[in-house]
Amino acid sequence: MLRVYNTLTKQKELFQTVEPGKVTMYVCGPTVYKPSHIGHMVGPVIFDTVKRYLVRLGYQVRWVVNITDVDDKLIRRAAELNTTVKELAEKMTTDYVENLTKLNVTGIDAMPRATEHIQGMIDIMQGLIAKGYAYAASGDVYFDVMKDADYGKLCNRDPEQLEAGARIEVSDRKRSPGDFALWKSAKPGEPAWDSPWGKGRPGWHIECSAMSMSLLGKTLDIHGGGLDLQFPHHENELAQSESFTGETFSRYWMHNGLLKIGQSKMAGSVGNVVNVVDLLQKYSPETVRFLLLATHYRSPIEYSDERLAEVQKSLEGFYRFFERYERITKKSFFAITASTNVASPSEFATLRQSFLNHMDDDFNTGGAVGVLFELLSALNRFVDVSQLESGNGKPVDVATFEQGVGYLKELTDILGLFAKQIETPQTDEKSQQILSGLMQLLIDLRAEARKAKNFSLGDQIRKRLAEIGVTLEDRPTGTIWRKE
RNA sequence: GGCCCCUUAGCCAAGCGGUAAGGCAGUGGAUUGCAAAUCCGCCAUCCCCGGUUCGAAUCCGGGAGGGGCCUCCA
Repeated sequence: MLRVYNTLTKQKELFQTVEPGKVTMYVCGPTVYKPSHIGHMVGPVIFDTVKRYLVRLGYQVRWVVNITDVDDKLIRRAAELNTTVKELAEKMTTDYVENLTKLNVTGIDAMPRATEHIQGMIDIMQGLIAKGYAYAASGDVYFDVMKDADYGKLCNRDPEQLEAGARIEVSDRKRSPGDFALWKSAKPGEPAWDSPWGKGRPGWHIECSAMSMSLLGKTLDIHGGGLDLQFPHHENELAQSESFTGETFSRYWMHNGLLKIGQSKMAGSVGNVVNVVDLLQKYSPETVRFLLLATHYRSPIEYSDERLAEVQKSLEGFYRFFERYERITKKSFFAITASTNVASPSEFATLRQSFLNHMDDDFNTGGAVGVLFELLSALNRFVDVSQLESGNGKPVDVATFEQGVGYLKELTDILGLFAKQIETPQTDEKSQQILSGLMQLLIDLRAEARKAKNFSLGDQIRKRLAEIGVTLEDRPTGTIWRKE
């Protein structure tokens, strides 16, 4: 049974959806004014994995991630770059989507833009005003936190005390400091839309209410986002949505931990961001995704170059195993279909179950990843013990082995890892032929030297190759070579 | 000042009352002509102090240190 930690209740709850068998999930996306940094990828990778697991459990999942394409930062940045808000937003959205694709985030069903839902926002605001939860003032519209009896329930905020900590310019149009803008009257030169209160643009929180209701209905099963969005964004979204519909806005609130670089979080405001595009120059998408999933999603993730290098190193064992699998079965790991049914009890099946148990416990990918390494060891051990690589393996053992590898495929699929062969820099075919020909030539010459007990020559060949980044491995079936 | 959260080996990290997963690094061994790869073994009593309990890394209280939010932020 799947249990999910709910920020609203601060405990793990049994997962039960509004509609049996179906899950609606809304995750707050970025404001597209700058190229995305790795921090922006944490949520998408995690919730992509959440979706994969839910699908694996048999749910039909519909997942929406919004794009905020109008806001102060966007307006400012567009002015700096001497471009339009629209153009800037489109460009940065493209960047965002490309990065998601590279990280194998494939589960998003819709990415609505705030500016496409202005009418929906106006409808909600009118409803809120009619019910007395919001008021218009000089072209602005504000939500009245004092009118909302349970305002602050998500983050334990007391609207009475918001005043104390209110460091913001408390607009005199507001009735109380905690009130937040649903609609902002237009200033000259800013993007603006017509509304019953005059020309203006939406406040930050209202867009998510409008988009989620329009695409997923009044009550979401899961609402997700970064920990930093809990307050005020999610608190306000919740307040305005429930005040408007009178119904529960989201059954489960899930918040992911922030990426930590050194002692503080990575954020545009701190100025310590690493762009995804730059990062992927140095490390594979697989490495990045693995890093993000190796820690429990509610904890901060330790980010550093050393950490990335460490993760990359730990992944090499998997890639070597995939090659080993190919040597034994003549099949590519990436092409096999996952075993999902447990035919007979085995060590592999036990580990598989352990992995699934971790996922059932609030999507504990950290624990699950640990099991992956155990499964890897178990499979390698099995190959050794059953002598599968020497070609003397019994058919029964080969079958058991293939099932175990099928599990590995199944589980890595859930995490969205090892979906395809790692990409290597393209070289033309002719060069490729020459390279493999030369390598074979060297391996053959070395084999002859070793046969003649001329080990010093053999070792010299190996040493010189190592110096240029080529490793030789002498295996029962012959010598193979590998870059790096 | 208010509201959350964290503190597990050199580093990263799981653990949610029954006696410390996993990875990286290190180290001993099997294998190898020697290596590489693989396998096996070793490597922590869980920030401190009290308490609850037959039993606590896990629960409660206090202390120390760190982080997040209260302003834009994934």
